[in-house]
Amino acid sequence: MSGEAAAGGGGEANGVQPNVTIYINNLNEKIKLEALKKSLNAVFSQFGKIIEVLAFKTLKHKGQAWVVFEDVASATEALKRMQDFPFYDKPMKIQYAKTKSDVIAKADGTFVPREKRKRNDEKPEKKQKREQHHDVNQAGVGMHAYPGAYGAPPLPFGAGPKVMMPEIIVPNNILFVQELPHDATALMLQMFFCQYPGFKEVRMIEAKPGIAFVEYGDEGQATAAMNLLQGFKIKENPMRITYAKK
DNA sequence: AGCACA
Repeated sequence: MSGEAAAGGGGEANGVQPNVTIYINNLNEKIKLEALKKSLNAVFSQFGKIIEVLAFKTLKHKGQAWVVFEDVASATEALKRMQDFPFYDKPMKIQYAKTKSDVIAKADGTFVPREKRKRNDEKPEKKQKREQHHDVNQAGVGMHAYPGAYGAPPLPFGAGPKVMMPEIIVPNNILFVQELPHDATALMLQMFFCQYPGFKEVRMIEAKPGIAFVEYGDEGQATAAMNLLQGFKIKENPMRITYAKK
């Protein structure tokens, strides 16, 4: 057999070496920097410890960000799994960063202040003709990037010895959030959920700590937010998000 | 499109 593994989009296909830092572009430029960085954190922290997220608003750097992981394995996983992931309605394009992040160089002892930094003598290898393979979708874009994202929520077991009819939860504009810290407030949750388009409100129930309902304008918006925040840790454990029952 | 370190 041909031993060629499909060298997926980004990374080595572009002649860029694996790096603890990933470079992301095609980001939605309308999103405020702070929200953008927070969302990137939310979405990428599942792959490992994040040291830093950088993004800038200058013309030259709009729509781009760098996420610095603690190790290359996390970066690689993130690159592969989140390639083309619809983030604020645009598929993220992810590559390894071309150079070492300052925060890493500083830890390394190899940091050289910017103006004194001299270019590497090693000229990069001549660029190979780039063939455009289109094998995206290692993770199934926007669909099942998160295992369990669409998992059935626990059944309400008040139901007696009836026939076991698994509740079918139909996608809709209201999310059901579970496993929140018991002292989480609606305001706190709002900080996360309001970052995504179509956000309307967070509702919590006094008598039932640890859960919340979050409403969006439509199902697509709710789905986007769910995918982006699925498993995000507000304090300790990852929250679980499903659609609310109608 | 665009690889920086405010």
